[in-house]
Amino acid sequence: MAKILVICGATASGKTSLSVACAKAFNGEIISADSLLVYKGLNIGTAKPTVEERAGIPHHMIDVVEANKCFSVSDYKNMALPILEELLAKGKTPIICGGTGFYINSLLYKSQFGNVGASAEVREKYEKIAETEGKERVYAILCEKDPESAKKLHYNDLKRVIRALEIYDVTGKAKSLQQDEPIPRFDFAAVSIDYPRDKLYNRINLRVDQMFEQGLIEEVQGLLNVGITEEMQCMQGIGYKEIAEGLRLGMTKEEMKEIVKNNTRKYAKRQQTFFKRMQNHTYLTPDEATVEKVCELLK
RNA sequence: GGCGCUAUAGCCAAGUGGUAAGGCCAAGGUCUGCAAAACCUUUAUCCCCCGGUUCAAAUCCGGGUGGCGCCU
Repeated sequence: MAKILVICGATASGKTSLSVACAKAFNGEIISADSLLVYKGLNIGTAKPTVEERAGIPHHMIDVVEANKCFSVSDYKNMALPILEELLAKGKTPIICGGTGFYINSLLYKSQFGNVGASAEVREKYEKIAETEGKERVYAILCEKDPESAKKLHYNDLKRVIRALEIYDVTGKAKSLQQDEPIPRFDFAAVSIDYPRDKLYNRINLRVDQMFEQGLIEEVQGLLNVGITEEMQCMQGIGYKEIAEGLRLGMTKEEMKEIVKNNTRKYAKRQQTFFKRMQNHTYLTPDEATVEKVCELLK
């Protein structure tokens, strides 16, 4: 029997309720794998499970960072992995539940991320070069230093090109030489709830409407009031960046709503693409999203 | 009724004689320290209709139709 259950999938597909039901049935605890649920103060727009929804089940990796802080996959892995291992040691079933595939993979696979953190100096240096001489120039530099990594990147993908350069400059070793093989470190079974695209989009539209009714605009305003700025990482979340900008530009509630809906739809699509490649993964129809069905898969 | 302007992909839109920019949306994809991020690919056999000029028209001319504006 698989020791770990992964519940992934697009936003608004019903992960939360399935995860709680499974936790109850399998003596489990939930480890959230969501890049925005980690932030304190971002509740409505992230559809953070409420106390009632959590139904007494411990939820880890939620509200673990202040809203004005940066947070990366590496931070996530460093915090979540020990929790996961401890649960296993206690004989509990860890249930990794969330929509950030990158975070899920950081737990499932051995990943050192080049063994280097972010270097503001290095990043600024290359960002400046990109501005003055163009992205192509930065890419050309990577081609010289780490041709293997360069081959896998597009010259426009500045963020990743700079990251590869950062690893090389700081460690003196090419990123391509430090990348771990994607071998799972745990025995796991993954599921996601698969809605037809149009149905999922309807659910998203509905959910965004609810978020606005619940006071999403007020939540964003509140964050801005306590000094959270538009540039901060947590404000890049969908529902937050649009409203912060909308407020600044004097947009109407309806206009903001439409933009949030659209961006959420596009996000869901990207998530679906990502999870298509998840290993040990089974699609459940909405009707199959039950404890019984998941139980079969864990065998 | 008269005059003027306009008509290009689902939407916005460039192009004013040489064989359809770009953006949005949509679809597909990538993904090892910002991942709700960043990035890539695809998407008009054809420019409202009819006729004319020309080697060649979305581009010029005439007519028709729709839209917008002004006038009576």
